[in-house]
Amino acid sequence: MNMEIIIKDKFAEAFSELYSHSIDKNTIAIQETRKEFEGDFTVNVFPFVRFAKSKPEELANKLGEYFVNNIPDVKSFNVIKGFLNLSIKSSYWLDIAKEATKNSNYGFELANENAAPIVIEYSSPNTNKPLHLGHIRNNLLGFSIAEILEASGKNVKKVNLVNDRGIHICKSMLAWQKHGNGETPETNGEKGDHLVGKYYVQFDKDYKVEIAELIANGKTEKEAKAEAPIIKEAQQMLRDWEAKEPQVYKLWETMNAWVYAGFDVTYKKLGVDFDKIYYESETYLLGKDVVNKGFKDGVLYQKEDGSIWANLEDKGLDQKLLLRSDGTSVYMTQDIGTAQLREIDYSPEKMLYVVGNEQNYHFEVLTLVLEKLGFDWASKIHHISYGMVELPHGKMKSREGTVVDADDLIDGIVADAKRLTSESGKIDNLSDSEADKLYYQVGMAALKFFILKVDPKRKMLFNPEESIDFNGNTGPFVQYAYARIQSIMRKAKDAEFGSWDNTLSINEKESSLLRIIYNYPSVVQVAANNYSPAIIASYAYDLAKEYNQFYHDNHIMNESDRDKAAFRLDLSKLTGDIIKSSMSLLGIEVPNQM
RNA sequence: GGUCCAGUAGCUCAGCUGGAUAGAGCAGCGGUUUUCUAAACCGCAGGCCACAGGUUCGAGCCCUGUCUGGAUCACCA
Repeated sequence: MNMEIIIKDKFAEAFSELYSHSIDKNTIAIQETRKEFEGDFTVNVFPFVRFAKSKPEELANKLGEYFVNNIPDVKSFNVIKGFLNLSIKSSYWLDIAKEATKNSNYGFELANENAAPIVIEYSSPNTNKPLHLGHIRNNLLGFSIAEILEASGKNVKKVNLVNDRGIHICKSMLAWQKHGNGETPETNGEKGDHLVGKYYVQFDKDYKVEIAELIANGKTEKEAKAEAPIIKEAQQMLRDWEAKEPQVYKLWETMNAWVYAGFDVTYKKLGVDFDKIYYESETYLLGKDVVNKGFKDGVLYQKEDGSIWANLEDKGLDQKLLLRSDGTSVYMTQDIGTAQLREIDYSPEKMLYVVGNEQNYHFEVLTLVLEKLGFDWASKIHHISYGMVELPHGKMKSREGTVVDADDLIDGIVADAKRLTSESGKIDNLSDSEADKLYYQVGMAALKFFILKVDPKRKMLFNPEESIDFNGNTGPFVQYAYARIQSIMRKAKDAEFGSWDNTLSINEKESSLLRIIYNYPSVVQVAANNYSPAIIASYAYDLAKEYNQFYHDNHIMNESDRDKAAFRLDLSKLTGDIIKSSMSLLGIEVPNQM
């Protein structure tokens, strides 16, 4: 049984016995004892001195005695000010270690396939340009959150919402018609999403030229932007698309197919996947239907120009447009449709959206509008908001060329991994394909850990001038620790070194490792509840660090005491398993050798 | 202007429901290899936790105000 719960129970028991006062167990704070002090768990008695009406030290000593006498696994205690430090018997830790060795899925729960799923949307790209660093953060967060939820026993469905329609797509299409000379990914070997993105940039160039000309001829900037022939052409193209004009529609299908082929390559490199992909071109009409029905039911209202609005003033917000005066849909309308469809498809327990914090307001409004429309499932929606990735000179902007392209970044870091690994000369015994796999694993670990170790809620800074580190608090550090553990295990087995079931007494350092094992299930749980890959990432790092220290303090292979060495090997195996589990929650592969 | 988020070492970041002397990595300086793999380890240096009040046994964390930065408040997505 969980020691912290036992301590809390006994704490309350002791209090009523000694001071005839019943206390709320939730107010008892138990933490791991800090390394500088002796003990395993620390109970803070300060909050209770007023009930006991005695000095903190006195109270702590009385409770300490009570614990030693009434909890068999408590070995001893010491008191420093109001902190009661409890030392737990080795046998308790050993039992936990044994249990963990037996169960290879220690800390994980099996997903219940029959339960209402948690639908998690992430990635959500536009089909007019390639993925960039911002998408990488989104994809890695979304995927690892899904993994973490699944590890905590949830039935998780990963979905993607592709924004495949709208004026921005038409811009790429139009520019390709004008400048493309019929080039395709097949003819010029360019990745499809990059090719389409190139023409999106081209459109913007042409547009700016036309705007400048119109302004030179006396138009205001606003007029110029509205009247430039090329934007009018694009708008016409969008109308043709909505009317399913065959030529436009065919081109749209063709170019989108190029983009999807490109996205697939990038997703594969990132190691993320989806159970289902939604396309806005297939959901926006449903959104319009829902809004129109809301209008008929009198929940929404119409302005004189025919546009349809939701009034959220009673909720402290303003009025929100849902259908334009020309009857076309806006972003919010599409999201209403998509949410409705998701409810129909899955009847989920929750709908999670991994979307940047710049859309906090949007999701607040979305929920309120759905409530207003009378959908009781509106409360299922949770926006998992994450901070933007910023460059040293500010936010990334596609059209200004200040983006860090996802493919470039991945290829660059894998190349770095190759250079550093080759220099180390440790992999001379690997075949070329094995070596390539290793470069990829190490490079991606560096990238993924770099992204995931930062608190998702916070914005983060990325400096392209500084390459991503492979030393210190990084993915490769954790992988390296794991690889060394594997090496020990191999050599130990080859030498038939020790027996795996034999365990002896443990010292302080070993107990700190065991404590991590003890904490492992709760770490997964906490991370799942907080949706926080950062916790898992920092945890994997702490564990690897703890292992490195342990290794350097104990020269395992040369231990004269055979049984003691065997125990340590047990510990290594456990540590390795846990590192591997934490890394897999983050979608990071761990190689056996580095 | 309203709303929301943030401000911790030179840099990038941790810091759990308020607890013991605020921690890592990078960068800087100095060390460590007859032991499994130095992508490691150890040491030194580096802090008015933006600022000012408040709450209490106790505040980086909670409250109020100020300053700074960011996001958002579109018939853009």
